[in-house]
Amino acid sequence: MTPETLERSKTWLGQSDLRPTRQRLALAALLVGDGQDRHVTAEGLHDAVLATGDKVSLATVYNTLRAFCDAGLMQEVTVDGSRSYFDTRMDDHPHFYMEDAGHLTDAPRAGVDITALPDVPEGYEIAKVDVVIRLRRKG
Amino acid sequence: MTPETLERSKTWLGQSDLRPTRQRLALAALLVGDGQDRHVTAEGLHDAVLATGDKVSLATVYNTLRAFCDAGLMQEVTVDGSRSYFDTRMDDHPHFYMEDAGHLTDAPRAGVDITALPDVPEGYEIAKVDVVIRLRRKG
DNA sequence: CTATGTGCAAATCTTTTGCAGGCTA
DNA sequence: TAGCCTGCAAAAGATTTGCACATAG
Repeated sequence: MTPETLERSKTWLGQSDLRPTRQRLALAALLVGDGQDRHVTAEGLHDAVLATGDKVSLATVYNTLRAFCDAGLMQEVTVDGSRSYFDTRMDDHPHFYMEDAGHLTDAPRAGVDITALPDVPEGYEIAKVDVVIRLRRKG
Repeated sequence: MTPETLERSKTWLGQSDLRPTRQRLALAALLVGDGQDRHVTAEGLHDAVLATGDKVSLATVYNTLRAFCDAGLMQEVTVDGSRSYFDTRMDDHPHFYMEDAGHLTDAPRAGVDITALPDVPEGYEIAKVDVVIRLRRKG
């Protein structure tokens, strides 16, 4: 891990009141270590961390992702009923989902317009608008 | 079950090559028997069918919903990682999801504009655009 | 009659939890 | 030191599957 990556991970974690433990720093490094946004599954992140040589249990990966979300560092994205995806980008934005590969990426905001929504059921207000653009391999 | 409901259920099932068994007709009656669109979970539909006095196993409800989807009679909607919702309306339309109640309904199409989407990843094309408007209780 | 469909229980898969021991502030 | 964390294994919940029996065409 480069000092830059470590720095970024600590800064990121520092935005919350979660303790910077070895496991959390290892996961944070994979999530935000290069300053790029990531979309991961628990399983995928676990594989990734093991590949670096660090050892973190799968249960801890699940608990940590959940903790990161609760702390407002990440958000969960629901695109596939069979597993959860977690996104380090916190603003409301559309996603591309490649169903064949099970791969999730950010989509440009341009092109998706959610204008004022009428007819919101009585007593409710909009919490969030999720847009998932499902892609299939062309041909 | 009214003759009208039975008729609608048979017609609906008839659009596929699935055999009109007792169980399928019972479920179809609950899904399209009154000509309205429905959003159900397997568990919820199972409860509903038991409430009518018919007896259908939960596994069969799951298998049947899956079969209806495969046959193009319904579609699965992914809004909550922990369970699947099934929608009898087949066109591409946005949904309201009341997170507190776990309740899913159709949203008016007006207000949501998906204009031409640029930057679709190389080799892919759009299969479907899912829009889920998550609602929270106001106040 | 033959291919499908059904029910049950068991298997699967993802995610959560209980608890004993470890580590951060 | 006190409280938060972690790991493991077991639990939990949703969904699928194997298999023997039932049924539609």
